[in-house]
Amino acid sequence: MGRPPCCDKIGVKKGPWTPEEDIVLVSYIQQHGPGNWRAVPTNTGLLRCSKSCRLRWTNYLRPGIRRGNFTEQEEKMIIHLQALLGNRWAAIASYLPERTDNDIKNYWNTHLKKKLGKIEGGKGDSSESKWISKGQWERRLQTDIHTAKQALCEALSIDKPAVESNKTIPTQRGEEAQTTTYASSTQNIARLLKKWMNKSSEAVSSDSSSFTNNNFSAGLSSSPSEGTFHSFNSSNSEASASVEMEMDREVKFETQMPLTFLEKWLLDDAAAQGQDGDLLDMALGETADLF
DNA sequence: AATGGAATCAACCGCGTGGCT
DNA sequence: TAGCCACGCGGTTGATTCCAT
Repeated sequence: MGRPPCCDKIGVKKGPWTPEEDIVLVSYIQQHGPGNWRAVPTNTGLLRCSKSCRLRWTNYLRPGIRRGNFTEQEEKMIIHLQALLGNRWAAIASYLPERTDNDIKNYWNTHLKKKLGKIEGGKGDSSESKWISKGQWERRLQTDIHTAKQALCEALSIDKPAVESNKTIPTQRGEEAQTTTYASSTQNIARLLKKWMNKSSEAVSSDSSSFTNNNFSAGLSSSPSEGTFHSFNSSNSEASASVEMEMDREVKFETQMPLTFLEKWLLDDAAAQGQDGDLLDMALGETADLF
């Protein structure tokens, strides 16, 4: 018995995505938009299951994603939100629109857990255990309320746009808000390609490599899925040129989206340290305001 | 320079949920 | 109302990279 596989396992490719596959996927999504993932492998010729396509898009190719080091501010937010929400990474990611839940989860497991572990080791009474004792249902309730509030605000357009539901790029990110979402995807791919080209330049001989800056388009046309990424060709030079900009932007990132009350509160480190016990009360107080 | 362990992170897996018929 | 389907989520795995010896 058991649940049937999400897709036919035979002939489905697994493992890391290649730049060619990325391009095919992004090109398709540019034309059709995200969603209907079931149809993506069929329509693109990708030998991937629908789930894998969706994951690749949401965790890597989706525009507006920032990769690389987490800032101290982001770190603090994650720590506070994890204490408040538990391992509800998607909910936490909704507060950090440029980060994916997968990224946050990995960062938590690899960095923050240890970091906190050291701190907790020094202290007798951990704030985390205090939260656990408060009960997970409260956290869940709070998140659900937040989600509901977000949806309501979005529907009424009285607040900032919801960051989770439509993956809108924060407007202060200037050029990306103006260019289409696809432009941002090309930046992600360009970054990937740069990395990939650096790696492959040693391994692949010149005659077999079709992914150089000069003959990138030619390389594309050798793909089994040719014809699906013509749009990418037109923006390829822009994408390549944007690699440096992208890296530069990563360094410069410090500005945040307009802060809600909760976000302000979360970032107020001093307040959080001094008033741990009031967290839920405050949060639930906000809930009362909502209704 | 070689090697083995640790760290990192992309990707997979299985389950829960909500929408549709 | 029940069943099916597609999607989203959190936990886990495994390949790759980094680093110390």
